[in-house]
Amino acid sequence: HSESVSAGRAACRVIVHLDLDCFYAQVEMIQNPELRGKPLGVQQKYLVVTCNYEARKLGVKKLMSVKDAKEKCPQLVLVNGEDLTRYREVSYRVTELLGEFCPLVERLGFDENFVDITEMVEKRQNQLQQSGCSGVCVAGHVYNNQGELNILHVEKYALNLHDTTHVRLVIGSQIAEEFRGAIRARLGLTGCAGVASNKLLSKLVSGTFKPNQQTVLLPESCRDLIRSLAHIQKVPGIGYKTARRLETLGIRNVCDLQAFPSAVLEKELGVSVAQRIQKLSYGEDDSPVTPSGPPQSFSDEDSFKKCSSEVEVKEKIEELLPNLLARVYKDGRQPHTIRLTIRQFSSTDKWFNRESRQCPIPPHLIQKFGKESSDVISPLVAILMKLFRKMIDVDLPFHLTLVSICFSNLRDLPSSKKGSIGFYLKQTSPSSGSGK
DNA sequence: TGGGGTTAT
DNA sequence: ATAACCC
Repeated sequence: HSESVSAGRAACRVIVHLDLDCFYAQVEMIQNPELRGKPLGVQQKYLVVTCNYEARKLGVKKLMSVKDAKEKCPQLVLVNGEDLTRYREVSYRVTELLGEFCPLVERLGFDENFVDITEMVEKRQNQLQQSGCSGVCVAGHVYNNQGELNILHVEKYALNLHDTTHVRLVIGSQIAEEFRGAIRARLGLTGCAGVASNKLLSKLVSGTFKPNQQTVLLPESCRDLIRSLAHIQKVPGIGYKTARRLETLGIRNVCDLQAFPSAVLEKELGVSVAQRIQKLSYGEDDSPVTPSGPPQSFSDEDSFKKCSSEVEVKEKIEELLPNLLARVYKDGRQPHTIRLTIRQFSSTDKWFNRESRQCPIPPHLIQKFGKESSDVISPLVAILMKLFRKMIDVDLPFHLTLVSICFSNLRDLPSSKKGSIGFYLKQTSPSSGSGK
């Protein structure tokens, strides 16, 4: 490392992106092995949100309506996946397992993780050189490989202090294989991995061989990978809104975005977004792998066809709250903010019509979070109903299609509070006496 | 289109 | 509080 720095060139990072195969379906098949081998879909309301590969072979797609899916595939077995508890648990086990190898693990949704393995790679690189080993084998696929790279000879690269990029990425592919092996052996889950020099590229390359395979991207193939994207919205970081605005500017693919005048783009999207996405179009992404740690928020929501009275809203809230409180209690930290989100029916503009109101949780209630008692629930319902009335005039007709409750602004318990689960999980020694 | 999450403004 | 992004 110091050698490359003194040579005036920083060695590249090595990032792994791990992406579990049809995650919810896998969790369901582990829980009920009889489902294995059958086409399986996971249903939320009237949608098949994901399905296993047997179902995909028969034409079922992610986010297909149950109606269409059953038409395509009458043998399709459906399980309800509206309760995410089990998925969430398994998801965190995956992240924690990766955390045993390396501290820099960032979650993306429930089924993806980025790991910055630069330090692990450097350790192995040094060991390799000292042991006089002559070559390293790539694990899995090489993106765009014309078939010539299987074993990379270390010596040729090791002597070149300016650029050990290939060796580092190949070592990265071996580490990625170990990650996948551990996830398979310890949790029974399969998934894909992509290895590259940044998050963007690792994510893009992880999807190139699908399911349960891995791919490493070498720098000379970076341009091909990024150009393989048909539409700009396939670039992670360019979402629906930005893609529409780019289209207005005549930008439809990655090459258009690369070639577009920066100054015009900056005026259209703001300097920050413009510079970031234009760098993405070149495959450049300097964003760090930020360890996710424990969640920043806990939420629970339910969607439905219609909810149009105050009483119904209260019922929905009372349905959601106990579960959510149990999750917060298990976590051990105290939330300081509560939020109510609703979605109002509208035939036009189906996408995006959520609004929310939030407020601080009164301190006397926060104290009670440490205890499981239910006398916290009715005051919280009262607060949530107040938030509701800030959004909706209950004297006028209304039509909700979603209610969501979120606890955020989570803080650790004061250290004087002993006996919580946080105390037993997190404290390494009972160093300080009681504060009380 | 579900039932979640995150960060930036 | 909203808006954008991610799965």
